[in-house]
Amino acid sequence: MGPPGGRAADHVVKTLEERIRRGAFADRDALPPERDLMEEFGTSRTVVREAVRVLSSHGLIDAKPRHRPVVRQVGFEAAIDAAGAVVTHLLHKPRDVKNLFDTRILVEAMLARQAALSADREDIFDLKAALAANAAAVHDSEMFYKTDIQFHSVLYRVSGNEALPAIHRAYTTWLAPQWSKMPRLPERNAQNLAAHTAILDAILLRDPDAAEVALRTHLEDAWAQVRQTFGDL
Amino acid sequence: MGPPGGRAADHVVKTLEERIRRGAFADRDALPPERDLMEEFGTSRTVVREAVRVLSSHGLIDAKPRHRPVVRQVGFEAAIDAAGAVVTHLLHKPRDVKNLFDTRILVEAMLARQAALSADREDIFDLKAALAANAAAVHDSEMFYKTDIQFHSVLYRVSGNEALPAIHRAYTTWLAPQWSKMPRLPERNAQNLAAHTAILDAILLRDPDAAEVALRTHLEDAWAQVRQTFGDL
DNA sequence: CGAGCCATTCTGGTATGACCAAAATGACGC
DNA sequence: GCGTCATTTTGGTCATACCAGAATGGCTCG
Repeated sequence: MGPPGGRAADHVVKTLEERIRRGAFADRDALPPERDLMEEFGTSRTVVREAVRVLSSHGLIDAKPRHRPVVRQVGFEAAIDAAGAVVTHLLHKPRDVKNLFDTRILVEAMLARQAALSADREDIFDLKAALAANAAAVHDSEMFYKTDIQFHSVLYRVSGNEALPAIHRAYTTWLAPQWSKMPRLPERNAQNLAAHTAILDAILLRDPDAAEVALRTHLEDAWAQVRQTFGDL
Repeated sequence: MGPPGGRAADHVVKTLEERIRRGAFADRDALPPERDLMEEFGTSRTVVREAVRVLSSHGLIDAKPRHRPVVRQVGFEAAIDAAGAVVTHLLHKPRDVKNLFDTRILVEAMLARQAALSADREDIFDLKAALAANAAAVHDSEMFYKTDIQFHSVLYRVSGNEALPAIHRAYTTWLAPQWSKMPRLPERNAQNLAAHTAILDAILLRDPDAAEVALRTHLEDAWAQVRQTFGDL
């Protein structure tokens, strides 16, 4: 439309994005069929198709191979997923894995500080519960792995910032390739449990410096493990 | 190829991504023409075209409208750009803008701490230089805006983590819509200059707590300004 | 009457072939 | 040697056709 006579598929993308954001579609249901859309926008299927692809990589819809694209409410999750597609291709360079992990340390170190300063009763309760779950799973490495992540996720939750849990998920997802290839040894579990305990203790003591140190020690130790497993990095 | 007979365009995407990552293409030059690619992969142009679109949204190539797609070495920059496409559509909700900004505060607060603890001569020099640039621009709001960003960018650099500058760029880019609409008053410049000075002073004193407080005060004040400008949020 | 099965329809995935307009290219002339 | 213009390339869009997997609705059987 219009005088500038610009691009083409972009218009469709823009319109649909707008529509999705406004919640014009049922939260988890399907986008109209491509044929309908091409009629509505007065373009060829080629264009509609391209638009759908774009929406998909923008994380606004879930486009599984042979299925109708499913709309997906925008949120940090979607953003993280979109970024994930790129980050994946970037973690082949060990140096970048390290850099990414370092940002995680930075973030969690601050989260630990903040938790020490402002964790309320409920937060403390959650942390204790997570720690207990850790303890219960020391002999089940698979389960320990999960509860381990769980413990950290509490830290990402205490701030109340909705972006942080998504960021945590990003870290675990993106760094998983390295971690999952690592042997799960019971000794490691015990060690991690001790580290978590130290972190929680520092938080209980309302000592941000100690909490930060404990957190950093924990993650740097974890990194050392990875490094040891993979040699390089 | 092969027995499973899977998707289609994905194969092209994967191959090209691999090729790009290996640096098979000149760092800033063009991808082969679609026609060549379709021949090479033995598929229709439709598929090639889709692959190109995907590569583009993955940030591995720069696909300006009527031009040959230009390969772009993968890096955090590319990841940030990819995420940007989504984040943009997400900053319509004021609540999310705040959440994003809060993560920035979190990150920079820790960077300030780290700078206080470990900034070396060169870092200090850069900070002082950036501050001087600030001071020289107090009466030129446009220029001050730039030097303001510059000052913060030094903080993101001191860690030596290559991901952080990209993250900084992400923050400034994504939050720019809010900031750029804000009136640029000379009083604000002076105020920000003072805040920067306080941050640097704390760093020079090697006092992480003071640096963090100064940084937080500065950013929270900036947020208050935005909030005042836009009412809601 | 309800549950499971099957044929029909719908819908996304791919392939062709054609045409346009903007870019890139190269020949040409100043 | 350099600016200009015609030619070729190349991306953007369209129309059409066909396939195979999903979804759907009806039919049959228990």
